[in-house]
Amino acid sequence: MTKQIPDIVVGRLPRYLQALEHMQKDGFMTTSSKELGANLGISAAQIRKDLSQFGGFGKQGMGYSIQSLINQLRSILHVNQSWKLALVGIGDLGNALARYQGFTSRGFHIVLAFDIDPEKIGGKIGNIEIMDAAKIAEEVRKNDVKIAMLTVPSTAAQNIAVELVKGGVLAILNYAPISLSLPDHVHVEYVDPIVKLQHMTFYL
Amino acid sequence: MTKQIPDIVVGRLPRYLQALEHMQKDGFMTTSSKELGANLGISAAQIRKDLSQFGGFGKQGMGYSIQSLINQLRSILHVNQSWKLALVGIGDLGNALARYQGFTSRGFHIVLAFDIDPEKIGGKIGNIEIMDAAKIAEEVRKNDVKIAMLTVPSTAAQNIAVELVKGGVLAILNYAPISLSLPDHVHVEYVDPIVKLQHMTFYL
DNA sequence: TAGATTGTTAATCGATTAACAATC
DNA sequence: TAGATTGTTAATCGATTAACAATC
Repeated sequence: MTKQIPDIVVGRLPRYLQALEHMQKDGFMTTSSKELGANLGISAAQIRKDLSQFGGFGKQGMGYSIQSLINQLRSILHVNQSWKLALVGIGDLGNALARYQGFTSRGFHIVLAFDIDPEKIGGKIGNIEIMDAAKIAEEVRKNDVKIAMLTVPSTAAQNIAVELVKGGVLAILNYAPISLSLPDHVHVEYVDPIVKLQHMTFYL
Repeated sequence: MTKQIPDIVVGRLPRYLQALEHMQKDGFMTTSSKELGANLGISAAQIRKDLSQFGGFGKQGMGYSIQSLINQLRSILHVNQSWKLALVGIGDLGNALARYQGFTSRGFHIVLAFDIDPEKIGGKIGNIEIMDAAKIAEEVRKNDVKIAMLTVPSTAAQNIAVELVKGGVLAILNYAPISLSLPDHVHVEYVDPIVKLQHMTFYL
């Protein structure tokens, strides 16, 4: 049986990767757990512990090769490949996400877009056609899309999510401010600025 | 000395509030830790423990008054008042955030907008003027703004954040994919879809 | 070699869960 | 009253940190 990796550790790996990619862009070749930790506001011990869950990637006395650690993390996170995304809800936020260059450059390609507004259906966003949300399950399955981003009103989110799952979607990035009830095998991450703002106002 | 509340508990309170507001909208008057937990995918025991940090808000055998718990949580989170926000970076995402109705309805009002693009400076977004980012510290202080949202390229984020802090900003919602180095008294929350997507692809 | 930094173990710290008396 | 559910304590579980031998 595969060793169980704590989800909280998995959640830190993308931030390690992000920081390493910045360091590489800035021309650095190697780093240490101490330096990476200082960059991210995380203890050096925690970084070493997290990484050691997957193997020994560093050298005593020398630290880590940035390129090599980037490659390892990409492989661990399964982002050393490209992923197809579906985008549901082509309002202001959906439009902003569709235009964001960061997805493509990281291997996430929006290949399907859906809305329920007849005015929008048939139109284009970038070079893909906006389709009727009624076709979600069918199209998602046909295109073998496993990841979706949901930017619809919260009243619609649960039903749309169910359709996505019917089509075979396994991971949903949910921008709607509501908790989704889905089968356990589906991974959901929430992005809600209000939740984050209210977290901070506690301290003000 | 005030009892110390774990940050992880504080982070869950906005989600409790969100769920309670939905329940209220759906016409419910009372709920229980069991029901709220089922809604959020959190154990009933954890919800009771979290709430009990702040006082006894429920009645044995009866559960919680939704209205009363909403009021309590709003008070605890300091969102029973309105907050002024500064928005820095008026690209696609900045525009989408400026148009989002959810901020205003939750008491978060964008009162300042900044960019560095001369084409944008002097223009309007909604009914506020886009100002030169060079004036951030000055304007933020003059308007007594304590919270900012940062939607600038990651190369600019650190410098802009420093200007915001100079102006007296205490909380930053950072959409730029980079870790900010700021004094300890400044609260920073990160919103990066790539980080969330990469978290999920680990499991795919 | 001497210095630096890893990988790992053990100790500490903190968070979650289980259980139940209190009580509405 | 009988049933339900809270608030809280103690037990369990998990995560972080400190420390250091190994070694580049």
